[in-house]
Amino acid sequence: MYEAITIKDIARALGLSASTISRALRGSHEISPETKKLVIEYAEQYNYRPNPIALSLKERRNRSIGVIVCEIANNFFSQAINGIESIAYNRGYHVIISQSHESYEREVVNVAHLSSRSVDGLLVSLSTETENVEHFKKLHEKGLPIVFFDRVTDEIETFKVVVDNYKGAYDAIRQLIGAGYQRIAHLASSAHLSITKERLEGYKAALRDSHIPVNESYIKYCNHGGMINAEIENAVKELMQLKVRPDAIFCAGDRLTIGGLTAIKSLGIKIPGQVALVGFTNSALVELIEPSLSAVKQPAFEMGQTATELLIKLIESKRPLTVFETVVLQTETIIRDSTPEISLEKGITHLHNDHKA
Amino acid sequence: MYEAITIKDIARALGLSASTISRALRGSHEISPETKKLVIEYAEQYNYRPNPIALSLKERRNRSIGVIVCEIANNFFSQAINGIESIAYNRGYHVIISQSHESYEREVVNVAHLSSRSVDGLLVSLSTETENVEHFKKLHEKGLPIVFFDRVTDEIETFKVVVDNYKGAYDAIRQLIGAGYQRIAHLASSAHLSITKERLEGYKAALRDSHIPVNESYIKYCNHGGMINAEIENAVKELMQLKVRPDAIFCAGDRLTIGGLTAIKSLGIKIPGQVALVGFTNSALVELIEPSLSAVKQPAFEMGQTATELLIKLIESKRPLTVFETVVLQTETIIRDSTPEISLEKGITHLHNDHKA
DNA sequence: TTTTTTTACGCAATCGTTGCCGGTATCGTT
DNA sequence: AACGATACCGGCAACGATTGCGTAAAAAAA
Repeated sequence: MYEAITIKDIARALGLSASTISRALRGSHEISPETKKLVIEYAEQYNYRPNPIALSLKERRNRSIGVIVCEIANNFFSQAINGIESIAYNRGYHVIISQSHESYEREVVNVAHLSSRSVDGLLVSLSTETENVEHFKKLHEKGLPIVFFDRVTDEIETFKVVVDNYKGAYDAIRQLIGAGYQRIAHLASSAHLSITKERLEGYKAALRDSHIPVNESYIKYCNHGGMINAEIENAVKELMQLKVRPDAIFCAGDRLTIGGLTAIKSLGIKIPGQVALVGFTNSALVELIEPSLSAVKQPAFEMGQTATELLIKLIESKRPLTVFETVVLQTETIIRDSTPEISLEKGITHLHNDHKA
Repeated sequence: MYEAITIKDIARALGLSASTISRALRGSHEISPETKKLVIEYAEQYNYRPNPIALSLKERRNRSIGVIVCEIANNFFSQAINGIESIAYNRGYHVIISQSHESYEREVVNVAHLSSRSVDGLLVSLSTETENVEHFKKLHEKGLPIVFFDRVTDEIETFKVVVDNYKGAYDAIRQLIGAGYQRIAHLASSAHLSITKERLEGYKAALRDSHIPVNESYIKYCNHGGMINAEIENAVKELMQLKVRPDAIFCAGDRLTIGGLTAIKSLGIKIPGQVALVGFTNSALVELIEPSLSAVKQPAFEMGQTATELLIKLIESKRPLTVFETVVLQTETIIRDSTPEISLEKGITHLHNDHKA
């Protein structure tokens, strides 16, 4: 810290010049074996470490990558971050994490902060609020490598890592339908988010393919992605007050699933007795919940890894890349007790809010 | 990024010297109002931002603080980190998070990494494995400000932020006893950890004060803090195979609580029918679990905030401080369905493993 | 022995910023 | 008129490391 030894200290001590020390340490052939030995031994003895800040200044790079996610207190993202770290540390990169808390403003501030600290690249999952991606576009145009994961944007051409949200949703809904559910509601995040659109499409397609009409009043958007509890509560309440109550709810994200569950419980509605629930979530806890929750699980760790590999590839490529792939990983649907099979005859017609009749 | 404008660029464009620009931007009285205006306007127009790396090099500080925790995928720590960020960002500090994953080795590596990147200070919660704190001691002696929180060490004299673990445990156990439980087991983290010791003391004291003898076979340590599932499973299994089964289990941490719960469920043991459960955890999900889990909750956010305030105080103090306080916050015990009152007559003697009798 | 090549190292610039010293006007004072 | 004070600004050096270029001495080739 205080007295971290520098190249100059070594030079002074050994009666050599700083450049000789530098070259000796990097193994240049221009330095005699004896001098090299001398320098290297001295450096080891005094535990010399090149000052990363000086290197950053000189080389205009940092060996650090910035990560922007909405929340780390979210199983999907904390797992993804573990994946990011696992690759980054092996490749000698530091990971700087910042949270947008689903706020567009904080996302903008964090991006500015990170880029001013000269991170070598950015790993981004957009906030729910973000509709305008100019702040990323600018940096990207200036040459800052960016890889998007999970919540991506069409407006920037770069590597992206996503899951097959369409299929994940489609499969989950088809499962529900196969188990006998007919009136399936959808609790979604904000409408402009890539994952929202794709999951919605999967949802609709699954209904269509089963010849079940899409009921728009069954689709509820949460523009804050569930960061505000009242938002989810209201959505669930509205669904449950519909004249024809849904018999199942499909939640489009980690926070929405947990929030939806909480809301339903606090309304005194029984799962799965009165409504079935399935959601996108990576929480290990959902299988401990009673009833254990059916879930669409994303390969979060792998997403983090893949995104990081791509980002480092971008960072370390000599010439700017022009062809960008979008890696699509597969989800896994785990059926548990919250979505039991129901017989068609019995149905659950008694759940209708027919107080008007 | 690429073409971030520098003081030199402004100097060239305006026909002034770099030092003049620097002074003008910092509002020195040595610069004429006209020149100042000119420079400031130009700087604003081209969105000049001082290069933090150059500043770090010059000032030997970073305005960044390093955080070392075991896991961010842990409700306690992710909430603490939110608290850390909330203070740090307001004070203009960056937060660099790194995870030890409860491994001593990774902790050492991360510390080295962070200190070589010249963070201005460190916020540390020790890993379960850590018995030797030399790596922190060295840095601390060299003058690097360090504040410990949650899992602290006696060997280093500095600010610390903890909760009253003794009281948290004591209260929880007293609650259990008051509800009729008599054979209370304790699932603890590794024995050398500060929180383990304190919670264990609270546990023992509560038993003593109720004239219940401490049964050492009811106390199980998990040296990996629950990072290895088998560890918890074995501990729970051993407890449940005791001749006189415990009628309640007190789990000493977030991961242990969740892990303990999982293990108990997978053994087919009913909560609270066959065993009651209470644990230290900050997960919001535990109230959704069936039965909703009684829990000792820590003020994680406040701990993060307090620790950060103290650290920044350390960093920004002119002369080295010599008097260090240890801030002790209070826990909150929330009784839910996993620890119902039982009548003493009924007892739960039928839970004894009396297959030997 | 002279010339060329190779070896092994130092010098100085660079990255962006700031502190220190110094210099030149301009003005006021005696 | 001469001097000091003040206002305003430029140049140099430094933070730590790297690198192109230059060059002395040693080795090889002529």
